[in-house]
Amino acid sequence: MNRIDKAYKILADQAYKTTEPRRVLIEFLDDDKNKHLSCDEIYDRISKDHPNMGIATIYRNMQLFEELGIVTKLTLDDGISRYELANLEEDVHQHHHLVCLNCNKLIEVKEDLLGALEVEIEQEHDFKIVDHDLKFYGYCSKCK
Amino acid sequence: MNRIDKAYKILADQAYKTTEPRRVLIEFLDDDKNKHLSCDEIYDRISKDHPNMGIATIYRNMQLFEELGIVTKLTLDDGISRYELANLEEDVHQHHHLVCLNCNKLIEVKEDLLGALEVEIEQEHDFKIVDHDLKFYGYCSKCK
DNA sequence: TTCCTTGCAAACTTTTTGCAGCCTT
DNA sequence: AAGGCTGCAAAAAGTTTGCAAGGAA
Repeated sequence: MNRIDKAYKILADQAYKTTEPRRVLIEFLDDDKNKHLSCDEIYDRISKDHPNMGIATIYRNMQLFEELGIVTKLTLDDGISRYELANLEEDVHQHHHLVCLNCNKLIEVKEDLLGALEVEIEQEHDFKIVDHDLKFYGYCSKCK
Repeated sequence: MNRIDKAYKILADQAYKTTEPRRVLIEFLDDDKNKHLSCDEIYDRISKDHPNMGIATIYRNMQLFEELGIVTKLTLDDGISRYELANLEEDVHQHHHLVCLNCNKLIEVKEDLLGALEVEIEQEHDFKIVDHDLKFYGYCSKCK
């Protein structure tokens, strides 16, 4: 089952309706070139084909999709929320980001590098970790 | 030299003026109980003693202080910027945060745990890392 | 048929900006 | 004295909400 169908299934399983705007959003986000976009950017790009979709629909659904695990929210230090379609694989496969301080390019680091560290921190601070967020800031190959 | 004087020196060295609002802000932030606050929260708390300080002054100076390395900006996924006075030590001593998903408590992890990892990532992705940002989300000892 | 979801517009929140006057250097 | 800095108010940017109409289950 591909990511799109998995997303539809998550909606259906929890009694959310699979509406036209939701389908459009999920299919849009499934495209690799539509990653890490803000609601505003998604709105701009989708408007070309779907001029009647409202921006509130995008905000509402991104929030819903995040709660359902369909998308992952990314918050850089400009405070704007960006989204990407989650993997939706069984082996939930974390990844991290490199942010170029010059051209703002976002690069993905596929591995999840923090497993061992988390165990250590959990014990030391008596804290149950459920998620983490790791970003590296610097300069990409073109800009450095 | 304490953190406050170091901050004043950074301002003076770069020809920024040491004004009354800047002094008030830096002394305020030096207090350990005024950590991780948003500009709005800083404004509320400072207003009691300094009712004529404008909130724009706080926004402008937090931005300046961050550029100068006097404060560190913290962006959680609510998109609001929070600040803390930087250590201003010679051995620039990174730290990370644990964020409680229930009570929103922020706990600091003093060690910088990523040195080795950074070298690895720099090579693999041809990327010059200058900073990183690591947060763990979960439940603190009271909430878990 | 039910009531969830949408589009629109208005409201809200956080942050930024313009400007005249003040204060540090 | 010069120009950076402040307070105020207005504007901008991002996000949320209310509501009537529309559409999925």
